[in-house]
Amino acid sequence: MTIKDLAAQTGYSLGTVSRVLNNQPNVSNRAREVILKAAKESGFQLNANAKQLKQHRGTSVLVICKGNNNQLFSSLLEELQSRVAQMKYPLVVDYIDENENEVRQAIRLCQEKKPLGVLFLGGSREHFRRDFHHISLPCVLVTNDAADLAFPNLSSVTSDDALAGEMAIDYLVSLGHRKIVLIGGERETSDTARKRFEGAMAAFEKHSLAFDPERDYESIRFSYEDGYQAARTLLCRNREFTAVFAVSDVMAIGAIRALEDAGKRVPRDVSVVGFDGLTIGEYTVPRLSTVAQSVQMLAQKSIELLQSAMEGGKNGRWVTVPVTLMQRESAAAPKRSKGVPGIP
Amino acid sequence: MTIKDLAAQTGYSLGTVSRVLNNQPNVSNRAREVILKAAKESGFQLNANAKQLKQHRGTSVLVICKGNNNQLFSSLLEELQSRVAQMKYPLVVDYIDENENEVRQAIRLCQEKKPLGVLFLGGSREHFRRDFHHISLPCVLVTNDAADLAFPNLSSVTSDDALAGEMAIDYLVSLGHRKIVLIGGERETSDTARKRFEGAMAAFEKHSLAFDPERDYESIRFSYEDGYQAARTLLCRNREFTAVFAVSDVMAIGAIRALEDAGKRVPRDVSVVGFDGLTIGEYTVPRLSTVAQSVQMLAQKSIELLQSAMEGGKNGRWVTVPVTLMQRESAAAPKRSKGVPGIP
DNA sequence: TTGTAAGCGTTATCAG
DNA sequence: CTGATAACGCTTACAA
Repeated sequence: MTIKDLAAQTGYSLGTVSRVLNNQPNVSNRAREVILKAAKESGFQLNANAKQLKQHRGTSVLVICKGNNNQLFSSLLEELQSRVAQMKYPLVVDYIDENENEVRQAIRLCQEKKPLGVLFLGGSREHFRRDFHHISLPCVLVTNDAADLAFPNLSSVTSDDALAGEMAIDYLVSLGHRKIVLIGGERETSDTARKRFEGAMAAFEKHSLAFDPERDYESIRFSYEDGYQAARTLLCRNREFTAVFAVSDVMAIGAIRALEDAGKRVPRDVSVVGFDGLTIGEYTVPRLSTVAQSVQMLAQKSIELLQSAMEGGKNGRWVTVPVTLMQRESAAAPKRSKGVPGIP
Repeated sequence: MTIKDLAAQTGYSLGTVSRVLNNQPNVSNRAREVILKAAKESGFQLNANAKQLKQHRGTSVLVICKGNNNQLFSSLLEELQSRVAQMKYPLVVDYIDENENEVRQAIRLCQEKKPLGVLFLGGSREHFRRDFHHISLPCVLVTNDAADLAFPNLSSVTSDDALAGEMAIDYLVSLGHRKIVLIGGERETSDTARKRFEGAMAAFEKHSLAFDPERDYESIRFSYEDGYQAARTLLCRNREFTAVFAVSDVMAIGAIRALEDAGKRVPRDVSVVGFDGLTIGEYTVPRLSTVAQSVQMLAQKSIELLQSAMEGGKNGRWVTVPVTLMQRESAAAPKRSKGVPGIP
């Protein structure tokens, strides 16, 4: 069933039917009525391909969400949706796999959907470096810094990852921990992971704490299972640590389970601090202490940046939003040590 | 940049360029080489709208996933993807909101993407009843029973929800529990929730246990927070229960948190059994005892049904896959009671 | 207010 | 093997 059939059926012409279906003016009420009724009855829907092929610019903002099984992005998306009213444009969301190229996907969707701008939820700098020059729409990369890429039409908004790493360690140190281990993401591929790591290292140095990446660091992917395994490995290699900082809540939850399985109580025997501030962290036992990203600010800033770029044609800006330490239950002062290890 | 530009640029004609870009035969190696190179250099991508507008049947299977923040569907999708090789067709996944009409969306996408079949991950029977007659492709509805809808091109595969509800209660009873409360979904809108509830009721009857829906049942949406609140409410109304069955793991996790906050230890004071078998349940403290759906079988059966319908033109079939009880840590025998309440 | 006709970027069917 | 040319279903001037 096409618009043509509808025209024949109602006795009106193509043009009139199209106008009605697009809520355009200059149509008699009678025509509108008749055509709308016929459309409803036959369950007619415009062919989006033909429509978009013809239209040279759309009306929506494209959101490319990398990884559909990502709590943080889910929350971010929810937040964006709830703020979409303040922005006048509807959101078209596209999910792609963790290891696909979000920029190439964006290029494809840009000519397909002809959006006014695009919001990237996650993405790899490498992809942007290689392919982004093909796209000229205003874009905002969320949760990854794009400052050094210096594309004029690519802004970014990120949490202050380095500071976050530092805060986590500072917190643990302030509780009295001296021997802290890290569970991190792959620094080679994830800028975010690298920055958090560097922040933590800076804190170690600041507090003159020893840290041996070979022994005290595990690099893993973002999953419960990987967090679990990382903690086990750390436990095998090194039985002295009193605290662990995991660069994501998901990892932290896996780690807590491994610790408990090894007979360590959290936080009595070992403290754990996560990162992200996911909802689940409020319901775990113990509740997860974490450095929380502000989903609200991330969403708000993204929209502001995109909108000002779309309307004012402002150049790329790269902003950082603050994180906040959530002191919940999984971190506490260490038990009185029976002597500092390594120092007789 | 269009195929026309590419043609002009390489000196070949539209037709030849199109043939090259679609890996068709009857093209000289030289033409293929030149055109492919030019395409790569300019980062050219075919316009999907024009392409699909022209093509009268596609090659893929459409998956409509209802709710993107749904662990079960995420796992299911992963499982489907991993089995996609055995099916010869690529999957095109579309996510829609919990409260959108998945059938209307399917209708739209069918004429847009022209898939060979469609897989619904979740869906409401009401929508199917109203709108499904517009679609004539082979379809499979996963996690909701479509038997009574009796559309010849709509199969379904579901877990045995009624049995599952019964198993959960049987298990709790076998551990020695007599006073069990329920946290459920909205029975009016969710068939799944209704069936699990009915299964549980049957078990109560079988074991001659009292159950007062007004007091012992809370109907909520699927979230940690709702599970948390439901458990609190139940606790206020009724301090005697020794076990709770929640119809989803997410609810169960929220409930455990509420119980612990109220000073009840799980499973020492109160046992909790969930439903679904989500990954997170293996990492909670305590690990979650649950009735697990078999994501593997759900995925496998869905694919089988769809494929046989697509190829053999077989009529709709409505299959049920078994669930399995996972005895983990959140359920145990109740403490010795200090006298059965109500019986002096 | 309505009808007509020219594309949008492809694919597919023809002749060459 | 290659090049014209007619659709695909729609929007949008422009004409009536």
